Amino acid sequence: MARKASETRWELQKDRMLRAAARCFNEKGYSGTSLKDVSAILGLTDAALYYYVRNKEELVYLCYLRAGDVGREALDRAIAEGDSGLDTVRRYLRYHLDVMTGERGPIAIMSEIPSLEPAHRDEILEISRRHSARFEAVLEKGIADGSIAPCDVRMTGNAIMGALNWVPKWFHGDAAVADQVVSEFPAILSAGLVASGL
Amino acid sequence: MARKASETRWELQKDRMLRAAARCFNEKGYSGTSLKDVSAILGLTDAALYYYVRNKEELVYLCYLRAGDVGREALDRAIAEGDSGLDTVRRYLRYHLDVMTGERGPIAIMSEIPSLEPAHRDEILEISRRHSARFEAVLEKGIADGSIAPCDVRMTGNAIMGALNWVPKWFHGDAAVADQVVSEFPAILSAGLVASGL
DNA sequence: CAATAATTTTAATTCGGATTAAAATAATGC
DNA sequence: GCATTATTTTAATCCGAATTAAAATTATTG
Repeated sequence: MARKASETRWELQKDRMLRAAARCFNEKGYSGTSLKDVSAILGLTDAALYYYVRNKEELVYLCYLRAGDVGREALDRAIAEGDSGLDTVRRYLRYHLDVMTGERGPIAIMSEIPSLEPAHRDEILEISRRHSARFEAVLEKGIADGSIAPCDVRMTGNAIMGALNWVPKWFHGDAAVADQVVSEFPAILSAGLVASGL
Repeated sequence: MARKASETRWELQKDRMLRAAARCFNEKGYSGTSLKDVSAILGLTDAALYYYVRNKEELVYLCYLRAGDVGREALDRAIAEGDSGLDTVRRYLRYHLDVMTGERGPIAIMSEIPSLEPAHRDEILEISRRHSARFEAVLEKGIADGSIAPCDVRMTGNAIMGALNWVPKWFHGDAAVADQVVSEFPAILSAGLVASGL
């Protein structure tokens, strides 16, 4: 979509690499993924990856940065387009799941934040916290505007984010399942939020 | 509770070790956890762990086996004690969360199944699948008895299990938070399941 | 097409944590 | 207290995957 035509080959390859890496990390786990696994998907040698990235740690870091971007963009869009708090929640879920299960390829589960080097770890943690805080703010807005039943926004946020973050664990690219996820999940996760019409 | 008085010192130490390992794996990630980290918690040397376990892979395997047991027991109990499907779901969530956040110590997130050796991996996957299937059966029972609104049980199960599996990622032993989790989560995750009273 | 830059490979090297063997210490039974 | 067994440590070793440097290939540009 918002893709510069002038994207250099280097950037394109790097992007392919990040998607390949995310897929490996999600499917084989971090320690189970060697640089050879990632490079093999690209038809390259492991050493070639070092043209794009300083080391394996940076590869993980970039995957997580990308995951953060995707989540933030989904939430941005939901907030921009949503009306009530509940509507915004549902849009966010749909948009985020759409990307997670769609063409932009697998999004890395942030399972290995602690093994990032301190500066990177802190940055990713901060991004992660900010995202949660923004989501909780949407829940609060929904409670205020009456579209969401009063609840503990921290716990509710944790629950929903958990369900979302776990998706890449069991979803492996089956298009039919992708449709199901996108169509079912928002309802499942938000049904409990609906303010009772009584 | 159901603890044999005759539990040998070896068994006790091994159990402490598995809890320490689960804590490390959850907090530092698998690759970020060295055997030194685990042994340090126990006040031992890394080499001492080999008295209890063949290698690091077996340590992970045993953690996952333990996690599987805990989940199964919670579901067993919920099924035994619950009446309607919905009631069983809520009990299961409460029982499972109780253990996850309670004295029996951290339960390992199964993030690294793929790096287990084939026989172990297959066994853990089978346990995991069986658990999901049993949970889905509870959902179906609830739909049949009218306590749960019709839904895609596979997706609903995935959503709930995801939220549950993610708990150890952000819960780190704070007792006050533990109470919140146990008291809020079952409602949050099951509210959407309630058959509409209309 | 020549020349320069971009990309990838080949072939080492390095390095940290897993693993092992043997020795040392602590516990237990007689 | 002595002998035996259980548990832990010390001190190497090992091993594989990450990393590096230099060479080879491929693309680009004037």
